[in-house]
Amino acid sequence: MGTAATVYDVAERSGVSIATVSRVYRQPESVRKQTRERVLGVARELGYVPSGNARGLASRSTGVLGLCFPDYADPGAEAEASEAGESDDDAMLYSDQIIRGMERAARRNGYALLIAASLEEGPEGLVHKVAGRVDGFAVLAGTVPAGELAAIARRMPIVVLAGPGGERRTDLLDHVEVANEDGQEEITRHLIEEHGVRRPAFVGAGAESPDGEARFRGYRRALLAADLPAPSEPDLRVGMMTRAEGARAAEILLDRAGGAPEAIVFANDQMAVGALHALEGRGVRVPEDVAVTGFDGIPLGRLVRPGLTTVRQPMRQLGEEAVNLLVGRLNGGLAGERVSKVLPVSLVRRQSCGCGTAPR
Amino acid sequence: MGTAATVYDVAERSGVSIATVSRVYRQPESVRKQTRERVLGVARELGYVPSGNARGLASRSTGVLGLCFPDYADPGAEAEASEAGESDDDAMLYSDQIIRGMERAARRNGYALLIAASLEEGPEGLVHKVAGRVDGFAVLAGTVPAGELAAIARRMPIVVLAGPGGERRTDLLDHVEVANEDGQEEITRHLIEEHGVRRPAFVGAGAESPDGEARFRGYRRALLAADLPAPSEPDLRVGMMTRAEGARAAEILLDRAGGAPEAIVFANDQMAVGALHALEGRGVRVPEDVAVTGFDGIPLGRLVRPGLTTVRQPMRQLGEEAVNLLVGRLNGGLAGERVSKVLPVSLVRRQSCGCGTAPR
DNA sequence: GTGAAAGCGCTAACAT
DNA sequence: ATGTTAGCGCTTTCAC
Repeated sequence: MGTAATVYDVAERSGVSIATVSRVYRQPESVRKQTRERVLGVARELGYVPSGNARGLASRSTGVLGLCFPDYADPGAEAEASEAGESDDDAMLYSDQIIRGMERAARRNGYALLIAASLEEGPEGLVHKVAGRVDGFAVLAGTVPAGELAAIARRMPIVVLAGPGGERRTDLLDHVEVANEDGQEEITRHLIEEHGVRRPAFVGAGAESPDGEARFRGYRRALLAADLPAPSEPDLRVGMMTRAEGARAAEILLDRAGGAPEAIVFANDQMAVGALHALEGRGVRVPEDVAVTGFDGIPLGRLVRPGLTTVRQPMRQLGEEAVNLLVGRLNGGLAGERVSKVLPVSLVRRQSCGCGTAPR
Repeated sequence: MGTAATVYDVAERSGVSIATVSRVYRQPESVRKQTRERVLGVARELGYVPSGNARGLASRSTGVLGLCFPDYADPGAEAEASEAGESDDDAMLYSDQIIRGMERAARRNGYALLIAASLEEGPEGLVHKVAGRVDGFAVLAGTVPAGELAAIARRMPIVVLAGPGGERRTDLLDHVEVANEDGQEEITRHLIEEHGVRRPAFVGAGAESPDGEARFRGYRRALLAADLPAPSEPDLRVGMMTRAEGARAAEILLDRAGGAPEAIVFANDQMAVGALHALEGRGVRVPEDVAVTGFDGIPLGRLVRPGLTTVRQPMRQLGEEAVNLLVGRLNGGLAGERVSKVLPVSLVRRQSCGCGTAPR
């Protein structure tokens, strides 16, 4: 690569000072038209591109918003890729949707978007790489230790996505999540009220997953409201929430002592889809013998047979809200009060719950 | 936001020089463990985050790769959103796939990814914003005037995606594209040889679309090879390549003087899907009355009935190759010779061409 | 309207 | 192993 042309080069060649060159870009109006055009001409000729770094250093702002997500933002993505073959390309991952939402919103606000997935590094890791180059950023919950975030949050706005709800309000972090609890309650109630389910089972995530726990709470709330026995723990917990785990979970529940449940409520779609396969393999009919529901609203849920009844999360909007929050802070608004936003989810009724079939 | 802590603050509080603070981050090994930990402690305590800008300025590199794409990277995306309702969320756009591919590859190479869609700005526009903040970047063909790119390419590696093939080799730009011509030839040959089509029609893009033209060349080549009459122009050209346009095109071809074609070969999937709807609306059976093919391999093509026979483009891989090229250049390799890479595409046989149905 | 000069926060020789 | 010293390329008062 040739050596970079700088303000100095441009200034010299066009017979003005570097200050004027700078002005041509920052406040074109403040430079006489004739001078401006001369400078611009030379700039083009030299292939001059203002250094974003120098600019940022001098003006203390970058015009960039960031997004950090875990190396593994999508439960079962890898597993899916290997199982499903060609469908790998089709699957829209969470991170993709969030990225898209953020990119659009950032663009509207004149920002670019810097994305980075974790990948262990030096002393302080991923966040610093991002934090050092943006005006503010969003983090998928769990990507970064809360302590680190809190420290950085003193310098720039940060919004946590999809993380712990009203709980650990220890910090200055803004927060956007979807209504996990409400959504799970609604879908469970649907099972109970519309399909007469009275002995469902819940397959959840590890207790360390905030989303998983919130969903279980919603599930439980629905049972309680219907005067059904509500266990204090999920019937089953799995580690990865993959299709494979979902299939395994279905097998286990089918074979368990108390008899098979009337419905299996999964904490995400991946598992539910895995279960659908496993159930079909064993000749168990869905929804006639057992109803199945998921959570997330992945595209695959529409392709499987029977179609998966689930709760759709507005991931795109999540990204957009994150940007709105960041931009708001950057513009000086919202100074102070920590914001925590919950986006509504929606029930998607397909066939796996019993809809479109004779009532049980 | 509180005021930023700098190397100076950290250095002072931990009783070392700024050089040592810097070393703690750049080459941890070169600092005595005890010192290092003290510095790190103070850093954390102060909420210190190295300024990426200052870093970049001093070291002339950012650790970031960029991607520029047009505000409108996806043919028919907007149209699709309004027509299809809920499917908006599901559709995996080109840009999404490229982004995903680039992000993964970038991550593997220790880079973060900066993405920005065009949006008119100051004197020099989008590219400069990106170019000033990255070590190299990819551009979707047509996003940026070739002249600007050429100028910037003197400073940093640039790779053009999906653009003009071997043609305008005026510059230092590397280049990655998919085998448009080969793919279109193959699918056309398939129609001719497997399904006995002898009077197909081609619906292409405007002549300014390099992809569209390449596809038409492939189509033509297949006709020529089969000793069929090969027109020098597409039977129809449309502006936007949307579903609506595809539907309209189908109507026109059906009604045209010479009689309906045996097959309609569309230059992209969006149009083909639109045509499928229109045809069904008119009671024309696909593939019995007329075969239909697309190009791209969008997920929707698998959902429609009949399933759309098409050519799949490896967009993900396109992003990955772009990063590989960039990283290669940055590591000093490839110095000089302009690289132009063509990725193979693959034929996806579904039902719209006549496969899985009685031969015509 | 334009120039001069002082940083912005860090890295990278070069000393010690 | 650690400190000193120059810049890196730009923005930004403050003069002229």
